[in-house]
Amino acid sequence: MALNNPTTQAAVTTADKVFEQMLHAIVDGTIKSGSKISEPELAKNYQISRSTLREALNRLEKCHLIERKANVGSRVVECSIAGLLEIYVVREALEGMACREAANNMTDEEINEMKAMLAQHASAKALQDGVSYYQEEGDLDFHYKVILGSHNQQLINILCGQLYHLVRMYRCQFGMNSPRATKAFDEHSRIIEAIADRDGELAEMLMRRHIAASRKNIEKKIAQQQ
Amino acid sequence: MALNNPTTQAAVTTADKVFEQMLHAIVDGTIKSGSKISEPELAKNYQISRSTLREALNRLEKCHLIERKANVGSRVVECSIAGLLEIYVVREALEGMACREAANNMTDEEINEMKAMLAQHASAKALQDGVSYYQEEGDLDFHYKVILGSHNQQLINILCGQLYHLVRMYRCQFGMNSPRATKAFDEHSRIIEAIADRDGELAEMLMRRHIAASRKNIEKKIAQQQ
DNA sequence: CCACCTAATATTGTCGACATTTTTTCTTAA
DNA sequence: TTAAGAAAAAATGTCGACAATATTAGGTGG
Repeated sequence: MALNNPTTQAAVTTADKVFEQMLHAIVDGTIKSGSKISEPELAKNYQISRSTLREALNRLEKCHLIERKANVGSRVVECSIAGLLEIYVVREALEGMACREAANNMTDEEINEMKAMLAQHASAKALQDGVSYYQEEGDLDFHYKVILGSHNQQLINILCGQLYHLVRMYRCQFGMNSPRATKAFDEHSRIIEAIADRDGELAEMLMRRHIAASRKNIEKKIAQQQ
Repeated sequence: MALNNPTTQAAVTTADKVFEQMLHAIVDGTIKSGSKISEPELAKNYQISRSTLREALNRLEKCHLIERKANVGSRVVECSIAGLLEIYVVREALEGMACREAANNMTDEEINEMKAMLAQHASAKALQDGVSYYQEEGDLDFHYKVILGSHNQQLINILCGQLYHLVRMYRCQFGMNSPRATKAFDEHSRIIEAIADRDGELAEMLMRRHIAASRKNIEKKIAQQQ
């Protein structure tokens, strides 16, 4: 994983380290979604001053993982179906565009790397021992590479720097490792083909359908639960 | 203006006020783009402590108006043609989707408000005394209302909370009040029609073309200057 | 004269204390 | 008993000082 994500690169400062710890804790639910954040309490837990903690909180706020109100305090963002669907709408728009731009701007080398990655996923899938790997890390890797391939810093920042963590949080907390592994793999293949053909229009359409399919899958799942 | 923008609502805290002052200063170029930010100097200028200033800087960073490096400091974001075009790509994707969602989710009342606003712009345009008004405030108002009409908090946050300020900065510093007033007005009309018809697909397509046209207009302008 | 290393300076990161605001608790009156 | 208001407690916002890091200035050797 890791790659170029600015939020996962070497943490040099204390606030960075605490930010990463809290990031994990929020993503995996150790710090419950919707809960209030007590600055004095957390500062004591992490054995740092409140100033440093607040610095970390600011980074979390940048990722939209916590929300602050003046003179009142911070809360971990609430996980809701509506919120999850909102994110999918944004992803459909942004990753679709990223895919179009990737088709235009990726280097041949980057495209070859993607093909190699897909081949690796294919063998892992065939072996049947990497299903969960493919579903989680593999899927994220794929989307990550496409986004970086857009070579558009704004797109990269918004998707990898902000939304990425929210997506992971929802995956963890709602426990939805989409059971679309095989289908998703085929869709990934076709997207890479379109990129390799430098067909931006098709690439965008396929990516949008790919993400929309995920969203509809979730909607169906939710409907069944009720 | 103002509306629901979280960054323009009543500033209660000192850091908020300083944030807004710096926001304006950066947008209009008083604080030059690309320049380094000296914390001790600015803290003295605004007569506040460094802690408070840093709080304001964090807000500016959330809007992508400044960039921070650990142990080195902050810089105002650099204005470049490439950067401007990147923003247009993101806007095309996000505002296009916002427009689709607006067609689905806007209340009839909101639609009527938009129609009223457009009529007002039309009369101002007819009188020929509000051309600049239409180009600046009016255009922003239109896009603002569409975005809010999506009823998607993520879209609203990203577009109105972050990109909005960057867009204004580029408009100010590059001095491009697009000379597309008449054309833009017609495009706005058609977009509202599509929204009123609840035709999300068409609404998205029209908004994307509208923004792409702006982008191409800028590209043409740049090409002429060289 | 230039490159490299070292010392001095300035800047950023972190800390603990105080000021202000909000929340809670307790009292009092209807 | 409940509601409203006042006092107490706790939380957030702001401040100035110290520590750690980066930048600059100066000196030495090639």
